[in-house]
Amino acid sequence: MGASAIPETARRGRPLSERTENAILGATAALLDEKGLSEITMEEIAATAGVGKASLYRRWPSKGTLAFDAFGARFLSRQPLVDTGSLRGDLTAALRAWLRTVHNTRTGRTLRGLIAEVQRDDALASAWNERFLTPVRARHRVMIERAVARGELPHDADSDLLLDLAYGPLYHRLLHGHLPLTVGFVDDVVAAVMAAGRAGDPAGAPRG
Amino acid sequence: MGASAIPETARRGRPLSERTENAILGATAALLDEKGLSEITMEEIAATAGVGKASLYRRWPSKGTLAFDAFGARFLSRQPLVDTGSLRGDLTAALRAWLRTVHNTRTGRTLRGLIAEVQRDDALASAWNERFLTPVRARHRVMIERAVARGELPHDADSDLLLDLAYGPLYHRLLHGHLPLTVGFVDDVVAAVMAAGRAGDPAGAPRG
Amino acid sequence: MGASAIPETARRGRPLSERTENAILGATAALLDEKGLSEITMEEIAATAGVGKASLYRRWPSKGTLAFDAFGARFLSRQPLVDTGSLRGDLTAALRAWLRTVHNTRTGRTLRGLIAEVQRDDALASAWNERFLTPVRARHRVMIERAVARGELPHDADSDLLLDLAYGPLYHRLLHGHLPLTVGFVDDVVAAVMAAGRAGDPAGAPRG
Amino acid sequence: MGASAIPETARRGRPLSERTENAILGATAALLDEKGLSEITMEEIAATAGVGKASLYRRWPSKGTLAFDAFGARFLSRQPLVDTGSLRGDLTAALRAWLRTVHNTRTGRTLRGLIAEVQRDDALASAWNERFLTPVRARHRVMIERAVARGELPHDADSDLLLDLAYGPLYHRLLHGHLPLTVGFVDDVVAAVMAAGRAGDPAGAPRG
DNA sequence: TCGTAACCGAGACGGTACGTCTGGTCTTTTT
DNA sequence: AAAAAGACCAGACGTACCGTCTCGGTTACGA
Repeated sequence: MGASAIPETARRGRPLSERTENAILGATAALLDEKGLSEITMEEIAATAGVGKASLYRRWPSKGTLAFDAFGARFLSRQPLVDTGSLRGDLTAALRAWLRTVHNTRTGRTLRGLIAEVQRDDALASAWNERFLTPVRARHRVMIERAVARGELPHDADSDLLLDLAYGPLYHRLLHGHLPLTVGFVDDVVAAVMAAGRAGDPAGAPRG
Repeated sequence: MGASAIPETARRGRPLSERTENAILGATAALLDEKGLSEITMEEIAATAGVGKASLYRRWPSKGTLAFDAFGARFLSRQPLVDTGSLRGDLTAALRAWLRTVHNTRTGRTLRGLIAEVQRDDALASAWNERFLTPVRARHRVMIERAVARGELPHDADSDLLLDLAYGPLYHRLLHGHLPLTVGFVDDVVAAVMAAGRAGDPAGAPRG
Repeated sequence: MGASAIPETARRGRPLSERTENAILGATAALLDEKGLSEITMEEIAATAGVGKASLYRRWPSKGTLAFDAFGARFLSRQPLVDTGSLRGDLTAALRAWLRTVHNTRTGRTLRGLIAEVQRDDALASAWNERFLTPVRARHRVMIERAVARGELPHDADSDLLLDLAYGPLYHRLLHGHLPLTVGFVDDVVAAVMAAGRAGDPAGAPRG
Repeated sequence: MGASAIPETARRGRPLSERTENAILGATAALLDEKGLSEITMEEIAATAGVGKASLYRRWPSKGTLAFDAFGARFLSRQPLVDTGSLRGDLTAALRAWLRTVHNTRTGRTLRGLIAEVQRDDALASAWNERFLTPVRARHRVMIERAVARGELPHDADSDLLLDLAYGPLYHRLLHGHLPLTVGFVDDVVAAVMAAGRAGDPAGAPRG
C-alpha cells in the first residue's frame, strides 16, 4: 500500500522521498495516539508532518490505508508466537497478548476505528485482509498445526473454524462493548476452543 | 432515542408531529435499502422525507441514532425465538435466521454500517447496547435457560459466554470478510458451542 | 400599522390584548437600545416580551414596521417646533435638536437601521413616508410658512426644496459618515439655506 | 478588498486565480442587475459563478464587500468630470450625470442597497468611505478648486460643505423617496449651492 | 552538464455536507 | 377566538474537509 513495488527499471524523475514518507507515517501514528481515526483529517496529518496533501495522496488512496500502514506493523509486532508445549498454553498466551494490546489502549481504539473504516471502503477491506488478517492468521495457524503434530487435535482439524472460535468472541466484545474484556473471559474462550477441538473433527458433524 | 418520554403533564406548545416522525423514519429506511449508511446524508433524508433539517435534529442528535431507530425494529423482528426441543436445534434455528438476515443483504450492509458508526460515537454505543444488544441477547438467553431446565447444560452455565461463543465468530466473519458466511460454518459453530457447554462449567477446572 | 382600525361592530372572540402589545413594543424598544435593528430577530423580540411569535405577526407584517412603531413616537417627540422669531433661529433650533437626537446616540443608530430597512421593503417605505416623513416635514414646513409671513422669504418659496437643502446634507453625513456631524456644520448648512432662500425663487430665473 | 496587496516576496502556494475572481465579480454584477442586494445570497453567487463558496469567503468577508467591489468601478466610471468653464455648468453636468445613473435604474437600486448594507457593517462602512466616497469626492472637489481659481468662489470656500450641500439633497430623495428626483430639482439644488457659495465664506458666519 | 520527469510544500480550486439559525406559518392547550 | 408555546418547512449561513490542481522550486536520473 505504501511505497513498495520495485520498479522493473529505475523510474525517471525524482524518486519519492523517504523522509517525507517517514514524516507522514510518524505524524499519523502520533495523531492516532491522541485521538480516534475518525477525528483525524488528512489536512491535519499533512500539516503535522509538514508536508503537502498531495504527498499523502501520492502514496495512499485514503485515510484508512494510511492509518493501516502506520498502525499495522506495530500491532503485528505485539502479537508474538510462543511455543509453550501445549495448545492450551499457546492459545492462552496468544489471546492474552491480544487482550493486553487492545484492552483500554490507544491501540485498541485505533483497531476499532480501522475495522469501522473497513466497513465503508472495499479497497481498504481487501488491503485489511491481505496485509493484516492473512499474516496474523497464518501465524496463529501455526499453533493449530503444532497441536495436530502433537496429537492434541485430529489431523483434519479445521484451523479456520478454530481461529474464528477463538478470536470471534474477543472481537465481539471489543466492538460491541456489551461485556468487559477480562482475562477470565479469555481463559473461558480458550477452554471452549479446547473442548470444541477435542470433540473431534467438527467439520464432520452432521448438518442440514 | 426518537420521540419518547411521557410528559408528566401535557406539554405546552405544538407537540412533535407523528406524521413528520414517520416520514423521517420511512425515508431513512428507504435510503438504507438503497445504499450504505455512510453514503447517506442528513440533507438527503430531510429532502426525501419532505421535512426541514431542524425536524431531524430536533429528534435525533446524529445520523447514527436516527439510522438505529429506523433499522432496529425491523432487524429484531427477523430474529424469532423458536423452541425446537433441544439446544442444538434452537441454536441452529437462531443462527441460521441471523445468517439469512445479514448474509449478502441490505440489512447486513446496514448492520455493518451501524456497527462502524458505533465505534466513533459513545452516545450511540450506549443506545446500541441498551436498545439493541440487550434485548436481542435477553431473547437468546432464553435458549440457554431452557437447555439448563432440560438438563442439557449444567446449572451454572455461563450464558454470556455461550452467546458470545455463538455470535462472536459469526460477527467476526461478517465484519472482516476473511472467510465466507455459510450454513456449514454456522453448523460448525453450533457444534462447538454444544461441546463447550457439555464440557461443564467452562470458567474453571481441569477436564479429562 | 400596529393595532389600529376601530372595528365597525364589536369584534367576536378575545380582543387583542393591550398588555401584549405594550410588552412587544417595550421589548423592541429595549432591544433597540442595546443593539442595531439588523442584529435583532423576531424570535428574540418575542422571547424578550414573553410572547408568541404569532402575536407579533398578528399585528405587524415585518420587523421594520414593528421597529418603526416602537421608535417613531419617541423620535418625533424629540423634534420640537419652536418659534424664535426668525427663520435663521427656527432652522438652527430644529437642526440642532435633530443633531442632538441622532449624533452618536442609540436613536441615531436606530434611525440609520430603519432607513436601511426601508431600502429593501417597499411596504415599509410607504409607511415610513406616511407615518414618519410626512408628519415631520409638515411640522418643519411651518417654519418656512412663518418666514414667508414675516417677509423673510418670497411668496413662492419652495418649501420642499428648502427642507431638502437643510436636512439632506445632515442625513448625508449621518448615513455615510465621511465627515463629522458638528454644530458648526449645522450652522453652515443653515447659512446656506438662508442664502438660497434670500436669492429669490430658487426654481428659476437668472440672478445677479 | 478583493485580491490586492503586492507580495513582498513571491507568495507560496497556489495563487488566487484571476479567472475565479472575475467569474465571481461578473456573477455578482449580473445578479445585482436582476435584483436587489438583499435578495441575493452567497450561495447563489457561487452557483452562478460556477465556483465554491469558499472561494468567495477567501476573498471577501461579507456579501456587502463583494457587492461593493462588483459595483464600485462601474459606478465611478459613470461620474465623469467635465470642465464647462463655470461652476454652475460643472455642477449641473455632474449632478445630472449622477441623476441619470441612479434615477429609476438598477444602478440606483444597487446603490441604495449598498448604502443600507453600510449601516449594519462597520468594516464595510470603512471600505465604502475609502474606496468609494473619498475618490468620488476628490474628483468633485476639483470643480470647487477650479471655481476658486476662476474667482467664482472665495479663496477659503469650504469644499466639503459645498459638496454636501449639493449631493446631500439628492441622496436624501434617493433614499427616502418622499419626492421625485427630477432635473428641475437638480437645477434648483445647483442654484442653491451657487447662492451659498457666493454668500462668502460660509465657515465665517457667526455661530454658537 | 544538461534536460526533463517526477517529486516537494503550500495552498487555492470546485464541491458537499455539516449543524445552526431565522423567517413566516401552523397546531396545540389554556385563558 | 386570542393567548403563549413551540413545532413546522424551507433554505441561507459560514465552516470544515474532501480529493485535485497549480504554483515556484528541487532532485536525480539518462542522454
